Amino acid sequence: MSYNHHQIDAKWQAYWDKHKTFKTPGLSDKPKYYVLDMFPYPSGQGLHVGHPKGYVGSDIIARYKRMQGFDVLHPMGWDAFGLPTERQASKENKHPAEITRRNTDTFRQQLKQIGLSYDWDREIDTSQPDYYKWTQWIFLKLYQKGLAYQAEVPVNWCPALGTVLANEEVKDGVYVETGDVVEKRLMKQWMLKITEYADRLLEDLDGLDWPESVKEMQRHWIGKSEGARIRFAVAEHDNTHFEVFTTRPDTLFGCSYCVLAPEHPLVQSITSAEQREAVESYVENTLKQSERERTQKTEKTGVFTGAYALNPVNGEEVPIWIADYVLASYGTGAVFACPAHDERDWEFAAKFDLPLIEVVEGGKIEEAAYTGDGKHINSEFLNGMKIEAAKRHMIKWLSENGCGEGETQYRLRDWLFSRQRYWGEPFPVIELEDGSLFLEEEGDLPVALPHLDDLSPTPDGQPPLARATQWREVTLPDGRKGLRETNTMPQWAGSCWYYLRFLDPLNDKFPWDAALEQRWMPVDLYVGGTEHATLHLLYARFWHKVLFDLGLVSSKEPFQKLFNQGKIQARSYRDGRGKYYYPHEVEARDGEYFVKGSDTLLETRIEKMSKSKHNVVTPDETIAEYGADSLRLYEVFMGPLEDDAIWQTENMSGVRRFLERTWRLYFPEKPVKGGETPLQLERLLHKTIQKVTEDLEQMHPNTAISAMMIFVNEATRLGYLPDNMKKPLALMLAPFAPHVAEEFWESLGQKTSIALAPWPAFDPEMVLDKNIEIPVQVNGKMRGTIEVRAGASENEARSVAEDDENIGKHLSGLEVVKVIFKTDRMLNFVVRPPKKD
RNA sequence: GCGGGUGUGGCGGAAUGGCAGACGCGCCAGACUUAGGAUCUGGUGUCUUCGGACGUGGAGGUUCAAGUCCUCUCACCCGCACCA
Repeated sequence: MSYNHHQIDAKWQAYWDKHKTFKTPGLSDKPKYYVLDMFPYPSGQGLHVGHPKGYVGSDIIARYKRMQGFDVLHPMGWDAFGLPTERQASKENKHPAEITRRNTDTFRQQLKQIGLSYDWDREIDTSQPDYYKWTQWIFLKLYQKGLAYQAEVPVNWCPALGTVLANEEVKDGVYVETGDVVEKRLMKQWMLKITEYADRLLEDLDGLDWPESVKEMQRHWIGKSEGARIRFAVAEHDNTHFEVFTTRPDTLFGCSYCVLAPEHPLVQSITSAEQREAVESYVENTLKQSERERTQKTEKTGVFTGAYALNPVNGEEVPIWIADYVLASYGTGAVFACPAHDERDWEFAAKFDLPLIEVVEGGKIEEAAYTGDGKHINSEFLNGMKIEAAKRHMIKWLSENGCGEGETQYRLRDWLFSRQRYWGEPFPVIELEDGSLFLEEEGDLPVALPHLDDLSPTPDGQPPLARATQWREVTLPDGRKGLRETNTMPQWAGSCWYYLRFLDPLNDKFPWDAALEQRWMPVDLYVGGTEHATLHLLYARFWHKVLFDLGLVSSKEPFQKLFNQGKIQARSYRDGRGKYYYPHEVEARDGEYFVKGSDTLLETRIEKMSKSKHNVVTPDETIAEYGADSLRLYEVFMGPLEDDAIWQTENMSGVRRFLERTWRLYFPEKPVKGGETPLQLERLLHKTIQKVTEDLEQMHPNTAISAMMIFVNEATRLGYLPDNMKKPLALMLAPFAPHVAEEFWESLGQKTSIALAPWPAFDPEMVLDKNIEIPVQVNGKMRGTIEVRAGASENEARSVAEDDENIGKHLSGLEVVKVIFKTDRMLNFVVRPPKKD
């Protein structure tokens, strides 16, 4: 009987389905483990082999934990609302729901053939009314808590997409996902007050078992900075003043000018007649530049307004400039400049020949701004103090004199929460004729998306939902009339709480049951890509904290441990004209790549898999050729789970051979005698169990597989696998290659799934060898190895070493100065030529 | 520029401060067979006077001992980027 993966894969996948092997257990006293994958957006492209890397990694852990006796929750679902589906629907003239169903069917089928141990009865789809009903419900909670509001705000309008984007989705003036240009526009939008939670989002990061890089990214994104707000009066303009924010109030005596952002509201009124032309042209020029151009230039520019500000601390008059290095959107849109101790101000002052006033000792301010610590000088009541003390004194002075106060600023802004799209959650909001807002009653949810044939914006620029006039026009029971909100929620909304719905996906009375929430939360292991480091993970933490404050969840944080799997990339080939070639059209010669049978030289790159680059490998094709277990093994054997890796299908033959070798140990081609159980192999088995167990605890599947390969190679060399080792090996293999493991298990007469069998234990006695080979060094150089009994003393080891021919040679005629000995580890002689008397 | 990370054979990668290169791919040789991309066995960092010498991006340092710790430096990757 040879290994036929088609048959084996199908047999056990059907078995797991039929027996509901991975059904989540109900409430019990056993320890629980919630392993969650970041659920996918079901795109029309289907999965490529890069997607399952994290899924396989988390599935190995889920299966391992089950075997260890944990109750495991391991669900999967679809983040199904979103723009690409809406666009595909328009293109095909179909409804987005139909496209979504088609895509989720593909994804589900693709995932099932990998043998992932999801509880498919908990599958959720964020675009289904019975799901988004509760997304709307949470929105009501946010609104009732005063965390959702409408505002006329400058938004990131993306003409190509016909919608607005959150700040986080825009970088360098383009949409990070597609590269489409984004422009600023003033629009009335829904906002969520995430800033109210900034401090808690920052502080609670400390207790999380997350990669430090992700925590660092979130800290930076929140961008807390402490300092002071200071009021400057404008000279010769009665009752006119502006405020600046600074983190260095201690340098106020060093202020030699002030700068307003070109967009600052005061610019118009304070500009002098002589400077008006220059100022207006500078402002106009600035506004014309895209955000991208503005952030990419390095040279400082600016214009004097002709007005002067009064430094509150000493009454000095300083010129007020405008410059685009001051951003309207951060702080107060104005700064006081202390060029001696701030690099940007120093550059600006150097360019426009503005004075430097040194107020902190220690630098050479003629050469560069000095930002280090030192004693204050030229600062009256601050003289002699170091920075920290001086800051405190200045803030005290400012508040006592009514011209400022301590303040904390955040980079984080409120979350722009509306989109002008069809395929998203409708807001449960009606605007009444008198202009007031009416929020739907909880019992009336969901506000279902109306059916629309045309998903484009209206001719007058309103969102698609404005086309659903019947749906939109509402008369309340009391006779009041109004119009429904036509914006929809952004895609992030559904993913902000899906991990909670998995606890209780069919509940139609509550979003989740309180007892189940207490049983399963928080998520013990959350696996996904780094691309969600600041968006999804920050938004979800924010919602979770709100739910916590409402008493709806019992943990402060949703995801206790986060693991980022590495990306899988693939080689792409293209010719001088930019045409891409498939790998099968390419051949390598002398380290270069050519179109097969021609001299057309190809440029090769490692890139993200994409259809247009002709470098996509699908799980379907690799499973067809090698089987699901080989795919699973290769996904995690390539290297550390957290590292990026390059996909090379040819290399799958290694793990496939391993499975076949293992298969022959259970189903030998020729009858073997067997019977004997060599002690060496017995010891190796226990060492292997130990190694695999430890590696799983540390999420190192690659080295665990390596250990099992060593064991299987050893048994193959012996010629058979002793009967008493057949169960432990199958059990160890089960999380990694579950289909063959089930087959082995069944062949051993077992009637129930190996997935629920107990994880094998190793005998601590058996992993310790009786005799140990230890390295011997002379002056730190390897000179051989000796075999000693375990736990041998220094003297024993030393005498064995000195008797060794080769080692003895390196010691002869030399004086041993020192011997370093670590029991069972190593022996080192430190020697030198003998002293001549 | 700032923050984080990574540099090890032909390739992917292993190594609690203690035998560098486990395991896998590829390659070489052999066995069985003989047209098979099957299986098994052995070999595979470089140089070598066969004693050994050198070797983890580069240069120093700490240590009996460094891929691992420290300092400097180079290259690449990721994130942020005038945040006052």
